[in-house]
Amino acid sequence: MPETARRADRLSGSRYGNRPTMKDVAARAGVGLKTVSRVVNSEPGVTPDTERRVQEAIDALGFRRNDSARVLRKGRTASIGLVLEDLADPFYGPLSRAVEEVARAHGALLINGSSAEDPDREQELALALCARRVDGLVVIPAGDDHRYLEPEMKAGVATVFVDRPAGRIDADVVLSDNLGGARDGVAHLIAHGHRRIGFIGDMPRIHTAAERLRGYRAAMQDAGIAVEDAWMSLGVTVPERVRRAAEGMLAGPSPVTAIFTGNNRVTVTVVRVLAEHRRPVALVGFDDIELADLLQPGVTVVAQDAAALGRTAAERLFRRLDGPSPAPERIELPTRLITRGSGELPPAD
Amino acid sequence: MPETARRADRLSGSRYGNRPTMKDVAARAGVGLKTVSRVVNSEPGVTPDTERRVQEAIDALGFRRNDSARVLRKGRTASIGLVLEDLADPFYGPLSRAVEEVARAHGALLINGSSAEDPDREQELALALCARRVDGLVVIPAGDDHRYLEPEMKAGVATVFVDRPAGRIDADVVLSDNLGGARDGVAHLIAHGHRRIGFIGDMPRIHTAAERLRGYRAAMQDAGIAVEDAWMSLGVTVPERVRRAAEGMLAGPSPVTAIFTGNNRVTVTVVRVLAEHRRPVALVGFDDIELADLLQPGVTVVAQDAAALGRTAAERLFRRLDGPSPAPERIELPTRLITRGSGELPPAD
DNA sequence: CGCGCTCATGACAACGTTGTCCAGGCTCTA
DNA sequence: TAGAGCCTGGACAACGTTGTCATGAGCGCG
Repeated sequence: MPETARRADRLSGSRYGNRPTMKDVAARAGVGLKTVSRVVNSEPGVTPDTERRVQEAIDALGFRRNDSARVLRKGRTASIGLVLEDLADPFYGPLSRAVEEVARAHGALLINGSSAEDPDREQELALALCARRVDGLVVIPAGDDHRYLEPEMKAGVATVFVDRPAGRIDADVVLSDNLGGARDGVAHLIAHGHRRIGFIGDMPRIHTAAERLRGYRAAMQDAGIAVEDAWMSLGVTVPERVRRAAEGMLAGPSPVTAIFTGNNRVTVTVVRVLAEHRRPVALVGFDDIELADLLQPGVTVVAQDAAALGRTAAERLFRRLDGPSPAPERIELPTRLITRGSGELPPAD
Repeated sequence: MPETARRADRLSGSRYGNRPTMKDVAARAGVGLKTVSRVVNSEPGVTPDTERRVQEAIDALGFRRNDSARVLRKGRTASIGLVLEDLADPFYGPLSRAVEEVARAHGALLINGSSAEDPDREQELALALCARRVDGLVVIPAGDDHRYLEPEMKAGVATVFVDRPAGRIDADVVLSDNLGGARDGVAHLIAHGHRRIGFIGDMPRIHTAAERLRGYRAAMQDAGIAVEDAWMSLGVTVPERVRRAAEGMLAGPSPVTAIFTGNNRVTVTVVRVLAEHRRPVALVGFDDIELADLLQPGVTVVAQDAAALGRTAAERLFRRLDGPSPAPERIELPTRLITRGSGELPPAD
């Protein structure tokens, strides 16, 4: 079956009423193909009369330019990809929105996908986006080896990593000051008289978790406190296990009087545990959580600015797209300690 | 300047090292163009030896198929668009994620954008997505007139509206039972002895807000209670104005003893106001909010299942894409009353 | 009045892929 | 051993757009 027959077939057999093309518009308006293109793109060199005729044909046929053909011809897709961990996580919503706003300001659309913290899925997604020829990529890494992106970056895909650094590859990175923030948070507890302070965080293979753990250790060391193994619980995020970890630290011969939690999900579970606990226990959490101010006591947190992370990364990406390529850079954003009560409770021995 | 010269120009002048194409791979492997295409797409009819040679050339050149050319040829883009109100809103995160999961299961990518509750921006976004030739569109409407999508839908863009119905157009819609949910929530307050019940909600031009208001009125009418104007505050979402509205209802000669709030953002502000109020006031909110169970008292809510809304809509969309087009349908998902304390407080006259 | 200049317009190739069809070489069978 | 049939591989067109260049009409000016 020759192409022309096939096309007719598709016309009738498919539920897609084939969309009109510039060629159809041109035929209807009695002008050349290129003239239609000129009108559609508001290029100069078309008389008002011709323009009107073309516009009428466009309206009559319901023509809309096929951007995917345009992209093929022009080389740029005016879209960027965002690979994050989980869109449903309240931390990534604002980040994603910030990236979107910057993209919009540059006339680009945003394609995004969740890796679900799975390195394979991250890679699959990132490469799928590259195959779509996104102009750039913002990646919140799940894995720790990004050499698979090297050919893409070399081929011109601007890439910026956010929240966690890229693995085994030289690239732009925008991070929060995880170490400093955690150190400040723990030091805050120490300043309020605590010495037996627990830490519950995610797997140390995740960069942010490792840095926050380092911050905890640094603060303890600065205060000359020897950390006991029983005070630390790593690689724990599932609510049930967080609960057991917290309860473990609060029981035993020398229970902790304060807990530092390594991320928002851990924090909310620990808040639940502490609400049931008879003795008051101090708490500082990494990441802000909604309504933290309304709890009794309010939850003191080390807050990151998720929107600023996203904005900074996206702006960096477009700078790279619009101008000459600067050397990869590591940008670190400060965190902010927000005191609300839970972190200022004195130790209750 | 002829095309060939221009291309060479782009090669040297641009920071994009032009990516290798199938043609390049074919040349290097010493085979025909189509044979490369066959290997890339795992089509039959290639001897193992030829396949190996082609694969080597692909690896050596770092070739990746250009999906945007593929799309142009095949007609389908394997991507769907999602137009929502604000990605940063905790209600839309899970919804968006659910749509993404369904898309992923169908091998499609998700492009999304926020309308910021601006009808013009919604239209601009939706049409931009159509120009990209997304296969389908999930829209959370900001405006109330969607006739602009009629040509697109006729041309084959599967479209499903979520959370709010389409305006002046016949299309699939997936909604929560806003009226019923609000009626149940208000009836719950009435069952606990309240009669002077306030309502604070968004502008009635937003469908969900209007339905919830109707639910409030219906419950009051069922109980034979005449609603006073002073008990209702419409079109109010900015925290400052919500605060004033709540304070207004709680003051005066016959203050309300309970408040029903029309969405999550209103609820959190009212919770703040009530926390400062001397008399206990009952509260039921539409939409669940995180940590609602940990507040004192816990916040009773009428919860929608955001993920189910997204999943249902996306599944409907792909059913439309994969099979014959069924007639537009209106799907309504139930809401769930979650009692946590604030809605069970007795009236304090 | 004719020369050249400007300007609107259109023909054509190219972007990188996939569908169709044909050619040639091979095997298998009569 | 010749003819039929199968299988591999390649040439070519087409998807819908945009960049380049050619063309010819209209016009001003000498």
